Amino acid sequence: MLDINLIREKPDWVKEQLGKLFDEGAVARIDRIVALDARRRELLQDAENRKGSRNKLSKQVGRLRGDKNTPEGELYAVAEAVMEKVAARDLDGAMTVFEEFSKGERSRIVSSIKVPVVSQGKNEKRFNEKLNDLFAAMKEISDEISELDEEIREIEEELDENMLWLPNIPHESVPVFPHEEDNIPHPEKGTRRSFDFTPKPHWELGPELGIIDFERGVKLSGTRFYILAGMGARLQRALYNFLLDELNKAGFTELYVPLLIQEHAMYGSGQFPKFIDTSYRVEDGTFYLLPTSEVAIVNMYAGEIFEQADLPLNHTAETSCFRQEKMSAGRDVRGIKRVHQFEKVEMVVIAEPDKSYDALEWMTETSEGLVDKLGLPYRRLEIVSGDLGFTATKKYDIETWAPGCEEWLEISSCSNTEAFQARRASIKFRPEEGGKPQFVHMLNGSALGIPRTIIAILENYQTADGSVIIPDVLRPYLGGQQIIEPK
RNA sequence: GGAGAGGUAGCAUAGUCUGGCCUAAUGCGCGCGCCUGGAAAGCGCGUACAGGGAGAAUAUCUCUGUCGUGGGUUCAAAUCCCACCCUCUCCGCCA
Repeated sequence: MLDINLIREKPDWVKEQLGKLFDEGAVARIDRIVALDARRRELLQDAENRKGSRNKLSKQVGRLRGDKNTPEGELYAVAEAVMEKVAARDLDGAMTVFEEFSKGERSRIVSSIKVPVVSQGKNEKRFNEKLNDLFAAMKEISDEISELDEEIREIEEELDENMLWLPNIPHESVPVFPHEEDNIPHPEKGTRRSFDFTPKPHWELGPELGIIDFERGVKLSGTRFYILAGMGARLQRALYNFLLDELNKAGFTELYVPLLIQEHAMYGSGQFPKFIDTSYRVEDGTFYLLPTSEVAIVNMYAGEIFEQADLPLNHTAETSCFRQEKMSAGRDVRGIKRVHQFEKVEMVVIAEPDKSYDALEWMTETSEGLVDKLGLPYRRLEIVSGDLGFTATKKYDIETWAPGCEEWLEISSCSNTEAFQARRASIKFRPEEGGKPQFVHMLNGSALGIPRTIIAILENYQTADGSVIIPDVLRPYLGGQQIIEPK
């Protein structure tokens, strides 16, 4: 979520920034938001002033009934004088009557009323009636405030809705271009192998090696599901153990998190409302299947305030991830590049605002280091404004070359969201030099998407006879095994 | 699944029966100051979050809301009523 104060103060600047996303719908929301915000504050002032007066007055009015020290004649006079002001909705005037009365200006108030104070017995009845009138009038005032509150609630609902649909603003360093194709590749690293035979795509290699079973996966669960068998399953396990061990060494604390999460968490990290169609909801309606462990890690700290010394906080988790892939229907239907359920090792960094861009570089380099250790050719892609996605201010993708399907595969994606998620989930830190708590910056990156890493390993390490050499770094995780051979 | 006890600002507790002097107290912790050669102790002051308003102000003043969450009753709710969530103890069942 963006800062409403920023939108209020610099709406044109915000529009200009959102314009870089080539998202006209987002830009169009700003004027509506500014109008709703102004209206909200106007009504809020009115309601709060009225509440303040009502609260003060209510105490004084209530005490009239229990007052045993003041003669009833005088109580009646006060009630009468207050009632007159309340009927005219002059609440401050009514308070003034009480203040003057307590200051001792009783005789003036008593003498100012229309009905003269009479003998004791009649006063009691008149007083109680007057008091009931006063209570009734107070109730009317409360009801009027409730109506105002309701109006405010409706405005806030629309305001929130608009705010929740606004994407993040790109960082000034992000190149402004509209499309995915405009993303800027950095120089390729690692060595692309030259093959003296035609390298096969993984959807051929996998079944031939007996390690990916597409047919039975589909039999179980339908299209875009698969089964890893034997060395396939073991390779996956080796891979994420390797990745987690490396990240532990790099200073990430490992987490095991729930795969079923509630709706508010999906809002907190920015998946909802925009991507509600791409997630799976379980039938009882209260849970969603985790689309990425980023959602769990970001939201586990919702509502919390860190000490500055606690930061940065580096977390990693390996989880299954579940995605409907409705938006990509028909794309990448072969193989395991785009599937409904996959494993991913994720990194999340919670950083102080002035350190978050250094953290982004570090996180991205960490990710590249992992690809490098696996001996895969890769490149960094600088993501342009139009392809940033909903939550990121700046993003790098890491791609690895897959010689079998002859394409660059997005194997990792590292983003800074600045305070966008922190604001949604309310995650702050207390600055050491004092001052109010402020929002942290939150970053996330994959390290790495497992199926695509498996694709890259199979396709890059294949040999002419259809075997696949196991990368050096994974061998310790596979009992020293060096090669996967066809059945 | 059954029974009971709970959820109050960083922590621990009071307040709830009996609605209004709660503008939520007290202790601990933490911060600042005094004191000291320095420290401890002692003393003083300050210490939740959010949203508004005044203001040049990230100074200060001020208002509203929040006592697990949401409703309700009432002129008025931490306090009474209803629903839900969570925690703890015991019992039952179970991988």
